[in-house]
Amino acid sequence: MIALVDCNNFFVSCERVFDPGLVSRPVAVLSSNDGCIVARSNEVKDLGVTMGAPAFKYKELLVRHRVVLKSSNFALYSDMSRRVMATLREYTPEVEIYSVDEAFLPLAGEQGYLEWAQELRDKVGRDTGIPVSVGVASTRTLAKAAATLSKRRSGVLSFADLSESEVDDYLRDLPVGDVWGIGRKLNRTLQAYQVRTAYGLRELPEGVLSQLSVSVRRTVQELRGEAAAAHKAARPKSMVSTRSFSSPIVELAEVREALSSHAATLAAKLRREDMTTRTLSAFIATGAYEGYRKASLNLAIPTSSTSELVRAAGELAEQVYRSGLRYKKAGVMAYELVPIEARQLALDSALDEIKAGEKIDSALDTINRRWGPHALQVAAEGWNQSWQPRHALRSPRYTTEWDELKLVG
DNA sequence: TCTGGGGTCCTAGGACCC
DNA sequence: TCTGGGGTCCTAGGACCC
Repeated sequence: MIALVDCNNFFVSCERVFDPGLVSRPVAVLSSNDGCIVARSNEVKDLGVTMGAPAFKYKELLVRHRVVLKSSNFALYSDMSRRVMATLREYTPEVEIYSVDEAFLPLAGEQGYLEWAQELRDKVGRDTGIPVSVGVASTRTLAKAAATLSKRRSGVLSFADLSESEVDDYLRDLPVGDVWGIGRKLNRTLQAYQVRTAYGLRELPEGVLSQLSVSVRRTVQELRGEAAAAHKAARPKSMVSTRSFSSPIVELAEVREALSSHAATLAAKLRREDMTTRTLSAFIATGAYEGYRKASLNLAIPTSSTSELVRAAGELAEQVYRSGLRYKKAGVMAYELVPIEARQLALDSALDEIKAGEKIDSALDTINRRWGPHALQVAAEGWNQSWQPRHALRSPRYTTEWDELKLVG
């Protein structure tokens, strides 16, 4: 059996842990630059506000219902995520972290899953203050379905404790578009085949199924109780750092700063995961199709060095920049990741230099862990950084910044 | 100039996820 | 005027090989 633990309205729940006044109020969390709505409390969902919608589109509605808006506070959310996952690990060390707010847990044993799930839900709530939903079933897709369906009820649901016909009834109650792996496009395709629910998808005849992609066939297998969804790899395969600017930028110097800053962020992220990269790509974009430019650079030796990646980003900035355009967005990407222990050096690699560089990076990481992610940075990232996105409505980083601790009493 | 079958690798784009 | 950011996987098409 496998359990899926899903944090309810995660970003909103994190905000509420540290500001209990928000608990009974409608709350929404905004994306970078305070652009889109990326998390909604149940009250906001009930207003019909959709996920990912631009906030301005709902401005009037949000004001009328006194919705509390918050900028994204990723320092807080990632730390809360770490706490939730730590609690899950007390149940089994084999927690498969699927996203910032979800994890799969393989379960041993024969029965009593529902009580187990209830206890886990209570424990996570006590330890972290985050409400979670738990679904238990024989495959990942079914566990996800159970968790989704549990949200309308008690927050826990185990298909493993139900009869076949009871499970069928639940699956008839789940719109096919809510099945894991069925997005907007496939939903439309399936509707054309008269498939409306998870049950309908599971019962799809072979003749129809063979015309659909392997992804759909796998999903159907999973719904039939046959494991087909891949384990999530422990190691990332790519990494990116991208942001929209607060307002459009036009100067090469600013493009270089922004790309350098992204490269430094990416380097630190690579080191956290014990990864290196063989290539670095960078792009800048105006928003229009013609205004998108991208370039890549092969690195002699796979690296996670801040100075090397920042230098590469500087070169890429020269390559992608064209004057006379107003850029809205930029980012750097690493696609060919190599675990640091599997990295191949060259015969003539200057080992002393590499070691010295690693020491500098490790000092950089130590300082920034202690004093905040940008306490120490390379000069190429610039001082002013007026291009940094807005986050006017951000709450304090309660758990990761000494200066922003919650004061009580 | 046209003609076969089989294969790999790379890239871009699309679809999906949170 | 204002529409996020970070991922994975699949497919199709082109280049190239024998």
